[in-house]
Amino acid sequence: MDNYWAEPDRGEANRVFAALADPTRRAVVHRLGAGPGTVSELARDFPIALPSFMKHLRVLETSGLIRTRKTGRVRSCELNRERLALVDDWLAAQRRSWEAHTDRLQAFTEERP
Amino acid sequence: MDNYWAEPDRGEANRVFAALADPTRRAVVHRLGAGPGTVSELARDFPIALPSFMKHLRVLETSGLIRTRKTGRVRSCELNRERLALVDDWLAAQRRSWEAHTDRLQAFTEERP
DNA sequence: CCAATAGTTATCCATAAAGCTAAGTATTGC
DNA sequence: GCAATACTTAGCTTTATGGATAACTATTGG
Repeated sequence: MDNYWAEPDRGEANRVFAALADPTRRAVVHRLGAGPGTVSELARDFPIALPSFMKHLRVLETSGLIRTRKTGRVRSCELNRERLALVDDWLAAQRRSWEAHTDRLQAFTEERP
Repeated sequence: MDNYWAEPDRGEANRVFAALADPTRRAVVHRLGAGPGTVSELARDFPIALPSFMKHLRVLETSGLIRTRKTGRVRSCELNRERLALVDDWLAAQRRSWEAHTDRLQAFTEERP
């Protein structure tokens, strides 16, 4: 288990998973999959106040899942697919460890029938 | 965006993502990838009190990520890989929608060079 | 220039989350 | 049967999260 708690809250994966835990934020990620958008463009689809929505954007940004950039008075947001891949990687790691386990189990049962 | 907020907190995906948001719970999932274990066996690896740890197990169980079963005084836990696949599915859906978008974009740019 | 637009900051509030201790309930080994 | 084992339940505390409002700071478009 090699002391996982060494990362209290920093830790990339941690922030990414935490960001995806909220349905609003997952919806934003989904929406940004269809291309970039400005803050108010994105906010239109959600039944919450702008400042509340902005908080979600900030969480997404500090998690690295989105990147934003302000031009004039408009802030544009876009998805950062690499960060999403991080989740993929974690999943793959679980799968690998699971497979390794069943492999060992198989080897064992095959050795002594 | 078809009103995502119709699901306040029930909603399978929601609970799965929320469950994975905590590092302790992710570590448990990881550990269970190497095969089932009893509550105290699992708890040994973590620096928190047993009741606190049990809460995590309950969250994991109600999310469907693990299944548990009590035999005598011992409760055994095992990973439910299908639920983990749900995350995979979500990721795949994002990728699909992203690809669809870039495809349309490509088609457009190719049509009018 | 000035009004509308697009964010941003600052507070505040309610609830949920993660942790703890203490005490309780079954099971099991001797 | 009785002590140790293996959880469970109950209650409490602290902090984080998700939401709101009000007021503020740029940028435009006309």
